[in-house]
Amino acid sequence: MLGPVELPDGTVCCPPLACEPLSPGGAAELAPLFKAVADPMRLRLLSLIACHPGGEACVCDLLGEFDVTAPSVSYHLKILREAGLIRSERRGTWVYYRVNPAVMARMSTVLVMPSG
Amino acid sequence: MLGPVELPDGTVCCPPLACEPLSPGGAAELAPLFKAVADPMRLRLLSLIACHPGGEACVCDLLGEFDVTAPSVSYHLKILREAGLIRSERRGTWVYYRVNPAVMARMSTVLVMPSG
DNA sequence: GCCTTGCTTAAAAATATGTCAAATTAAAGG
DNA sequence: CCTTTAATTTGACATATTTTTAAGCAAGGC
Repeated sequence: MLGPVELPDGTVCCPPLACEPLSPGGAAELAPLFKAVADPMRLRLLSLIACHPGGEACVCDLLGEFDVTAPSVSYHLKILREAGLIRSERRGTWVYYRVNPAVMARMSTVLVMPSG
Repeated sequence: MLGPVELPDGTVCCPPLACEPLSPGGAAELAPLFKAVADPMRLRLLSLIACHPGGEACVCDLLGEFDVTAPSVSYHLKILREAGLIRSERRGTWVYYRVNPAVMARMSTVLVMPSG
């Protein structure tokens, strides 16, 4: 089974899909990551957090960007968090979110077409 | 709105999520691509096709890899095809599938963290 | 302690997805 | 024309996702 590969810098990565056939186990591990970004709102949340000054944003920064209720934003943040794409940290009254670059890198790498 | 960027080589690409906030329109365009790969079976299909000799595989090559019925495989291939990730071509009795590398590249690029 | 603000959780309804069996199309061979 | 093999489409059903409203929890100020 195509397990994750631990690199010297501590990040975890996988060979591109096109390099060797992805095992059922590898696919089961990878799919939830892509599922997490398979939604317009979650893609924007990820982008808004990553682009925010300091690389972090509190929920209050994000709420105004969407035409949905706060619980809905909270729900999507939870999906991203449970997939490992973002991490939350409470500071005082506010909860700040930050992107986990290692997981992003892993997803990006998997999709690379080596010949392209 | 953050439209796709046409490169000199004819491929289409988008700046990484972390470079500028993704617009609602850009997110609506991108999400279906990630939705297409947000499933273990479709990830494996993509991988099996890309890794197959000649860069293509017929459905009959793929069926044996899964414990589901043919219509189920056909359904997932259709999802991938309609998202633009793969292309089909009938040759005689068989239908061959091939990965569209430009779309893979686009998805991969979007997830890159520029600083990482 | 009580109130306000910021955010999450719970419950319920609407919508979307994925699977199978059965029917259908497409091409090739006798 | 009929049969066989390859693949897709259709329809029905079960399961997941996503949304909202309402309720709950955490931290800070009075």
